[in-house]
Amino acid sequence: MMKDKNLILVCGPTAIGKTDIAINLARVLDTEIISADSRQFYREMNIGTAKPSPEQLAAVKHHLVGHLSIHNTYNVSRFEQDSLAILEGLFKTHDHAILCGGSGLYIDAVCSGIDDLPDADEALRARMNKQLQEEGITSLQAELKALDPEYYASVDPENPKRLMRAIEVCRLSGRKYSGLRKSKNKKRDFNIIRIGLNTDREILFERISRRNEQMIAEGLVEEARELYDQRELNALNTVGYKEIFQHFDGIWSLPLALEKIKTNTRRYAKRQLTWFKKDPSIQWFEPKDFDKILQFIKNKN
RNA sequence: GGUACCAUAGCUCAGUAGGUAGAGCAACGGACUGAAAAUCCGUGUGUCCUUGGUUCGAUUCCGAGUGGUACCA
Repeated sequence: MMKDKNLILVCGPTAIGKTDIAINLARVLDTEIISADSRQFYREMNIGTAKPSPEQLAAVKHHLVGHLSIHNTYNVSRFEQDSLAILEGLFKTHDHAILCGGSGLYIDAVCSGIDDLPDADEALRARMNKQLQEEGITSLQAELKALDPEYYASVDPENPKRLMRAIEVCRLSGRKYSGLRKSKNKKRDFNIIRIGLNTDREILFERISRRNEQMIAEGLVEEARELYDQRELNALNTVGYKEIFQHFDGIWSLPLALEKIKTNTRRYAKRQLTWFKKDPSIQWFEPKDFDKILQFIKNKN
């Protein structure tokens, strides 16, 4: 057991200032950072994902930043395994580790674990996407209802991705999705201290606006142009890139695309907050209150 | 300066043959177990520009004012 080992989670909405807090904590606590950001994984995407700068990356060791290509397939389960492997190594020589990011599902996978389920199957998904397109969502609803009526009763029937994943699990496992979902928290052998960062909505939106403008100034359009040919890849179904692609397609002017990026980033931030607010074990702080955060962590030890 | 048109939600606008109003977007709230920066669900938040008049009753009709737009000077 490693009861003296502590994972410090730094989470919150996009543009709140997680990176700075995490780096300062890592310096003070003499440790390293694992990124829990599902788009900073990709080495081809830099400006649009607000990746830590080369200076920041040099100042503190970051894990799982730019470790993938947009052509790789990756998923939450692999993220869970990768993170736990890194933590195991880190805790041999450190008492603290930092998990920093805004991808709620990925964070939960590390902190609480996820069930043992089959991975995505591309051929099956291609079939289901075709089915959705040609026969409509009622076709998927009927299929899932037949395969797993229990799950169908609780799932959002209008959400094609939820429907397709459940069908996929049933087909690949030969069992019901509802039966495979244990929803049991896996016990971790380290403590987890959860820090949430947030501030007034108005200020957050202002930060988002400024950051998006900064991205354009730093060359987001050029970065997106390099990736335009790969725009069908899932990794590029990402705020900041998809709007610029619309601009390249002649649908939106650049100023309009920027406005759309801001709007979609605000909505993303809202979804993140909805996710994190649900977790009562998160202790919330203003991003300016670094000293309070540090004090809170020290009191926990 | 004159004439015409316009003024309704944060924005763009619809509407009420006179009975205090509704769409899209934004915003707000929520869901979420291998696509998650994804995907999906729910909610109208309003001195109907101001002011007189007609009327049982005016956001709606009439007059005046203010602001805006266009054209003419």
